[in-house]
Amino acid sequence: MTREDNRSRPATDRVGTICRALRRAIIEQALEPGAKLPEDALGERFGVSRTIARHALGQLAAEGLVELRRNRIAVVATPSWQEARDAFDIRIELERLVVRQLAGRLTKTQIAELHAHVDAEDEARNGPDAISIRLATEFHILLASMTESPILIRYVSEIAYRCCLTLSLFSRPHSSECAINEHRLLIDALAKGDADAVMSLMHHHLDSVASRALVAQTRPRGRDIMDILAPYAEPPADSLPARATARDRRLHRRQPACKVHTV
Amino acid sequence: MTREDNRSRPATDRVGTICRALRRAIIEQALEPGAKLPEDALGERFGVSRTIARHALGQLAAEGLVELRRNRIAVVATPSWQEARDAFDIRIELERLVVRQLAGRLTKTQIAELHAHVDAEDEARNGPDAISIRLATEFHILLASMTESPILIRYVSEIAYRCCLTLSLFSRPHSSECAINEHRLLIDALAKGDADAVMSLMHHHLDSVASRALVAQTRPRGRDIMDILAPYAEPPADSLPARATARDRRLHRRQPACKVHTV
DNA sequence: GGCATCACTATTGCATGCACTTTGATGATG
DNA sequence: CATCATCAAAGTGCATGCAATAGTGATGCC
Repeated sequence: MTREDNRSRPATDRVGTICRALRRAIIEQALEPGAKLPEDALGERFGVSRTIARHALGQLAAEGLVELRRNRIAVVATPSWQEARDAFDIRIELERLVVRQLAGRLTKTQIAELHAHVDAEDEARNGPDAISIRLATEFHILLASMTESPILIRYVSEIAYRCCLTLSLFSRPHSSECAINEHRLLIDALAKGDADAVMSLMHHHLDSVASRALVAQTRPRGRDIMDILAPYAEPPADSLPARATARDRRLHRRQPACKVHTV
Repeated sequence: MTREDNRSRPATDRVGTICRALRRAIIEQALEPGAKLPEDALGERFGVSRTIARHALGQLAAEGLVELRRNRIAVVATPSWQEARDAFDIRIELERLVVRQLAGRLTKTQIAELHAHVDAEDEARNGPDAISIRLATEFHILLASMTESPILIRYVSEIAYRCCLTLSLFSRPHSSECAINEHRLLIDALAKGDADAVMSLMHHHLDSVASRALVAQTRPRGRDIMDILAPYAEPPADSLPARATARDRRLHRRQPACKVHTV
């Protein structure tokens, strides 16, 4: 009993409040990648001291949503194209695991809940993009939460947020949200209970979301200047020697050609 | 360049230092699950103020290695049996992804590095358990780091630490480290380049580690007292009502019978 | 003697203050 | 006029101090 109180009633969990608020602002693109997050400002906005704001930023940095640079203002993270690709790859595996655990095990109530959520997505279809994106992301988190596995829930949420963040970087408007029907298909397959089928569905669903967003390889708005200029800079001879090679190999393997030519 | 400095030379990254130290202490079982981590003590030990120690604890809590309870002393996390099982399930998927990306793509140098690591494991074979366990875990992290994918590296490290933590809870001494040969097999298969084969190997490797640790279901040393006594206490009639059912279903599905009978 | 209560101590929660770093603007200089 | 040094403003890094809370042992009551 006494233990439960900690979780159900977050008492005065101000750090968590700020985290949630920022997370949401980020996935709704109210805060674009690169946006500055000064501790003072956050503290003032949420009525807390810098200490708390700072702690919250630390948490979000651990989740990969914000970037913390020493002695500099924290900013909303700007994942590279490669990181985005990696994130989606991981996400696919994790969510396959989710549906594998869930297939054929959902209660009627849960299925109704899922359908209700997709209905909400449908309604938001013509509303602002930000809401659609958030709802789509939350669908996946809702799914994960039904596994009742705290670890899985956390990882899926985290990676979903990160993917969401990359969408705001690379995806062109309206490109990411033709997926509502795929959500319905997922629910149906889950109810039916064929684990392999659902896993495959989820795989393709996420794959196509990633493709729509990433294959196009639109000019990475707001991308970090150092990365953008990397291919142009002459190697200063003392830059990372061996380690870079492996990375470069991967970059070339996966990232066809048109890296920053559009700039 | 300037950016790299942040990562390569941690400047005066005291939070990170404390995190690393604690992580290591935890996986070497110098700090057992449930061990108290008072901010003062940490601060004093590492020559910093509580502020820093506190921040470090926050990070570790985000990683699931320590438990933070409001107004109470932080403790090393004590994952439940179910959480352990979940962690391993996730780990399997993530590490399958690792070897899938790595199969046939490792340089000779990297393969040598891996072999060297396993040699070290071999040497530590008769040493203290703690070292063996740490080395075994670090093998997997080394593998992950060769993907050069920061996100994947982080997730694998995190989950590997968590699994390591559960081993110290559930595994009986010496039960977890007959796996050195499996590491060698993995390396060979990676060098050979058959992705499917390596994935399968990794799957079985982790599965058997998990089984050795979890199937036996040894008396959960140091487990949370409330959980241990739960099956004995008479239901006080007002205990958690509906939510528990879904969870319980899962618990019974996966966790055969002998929950705490050995106590 | 057993049990509830209370006070005390250990420890966290959080804000504030000061030192240091970065940034960017301003003015000096060639 | 372009370039560089200087300096103030803004912001972070971190320690410390005070209030609040949980744990613990002592006290008194039944």
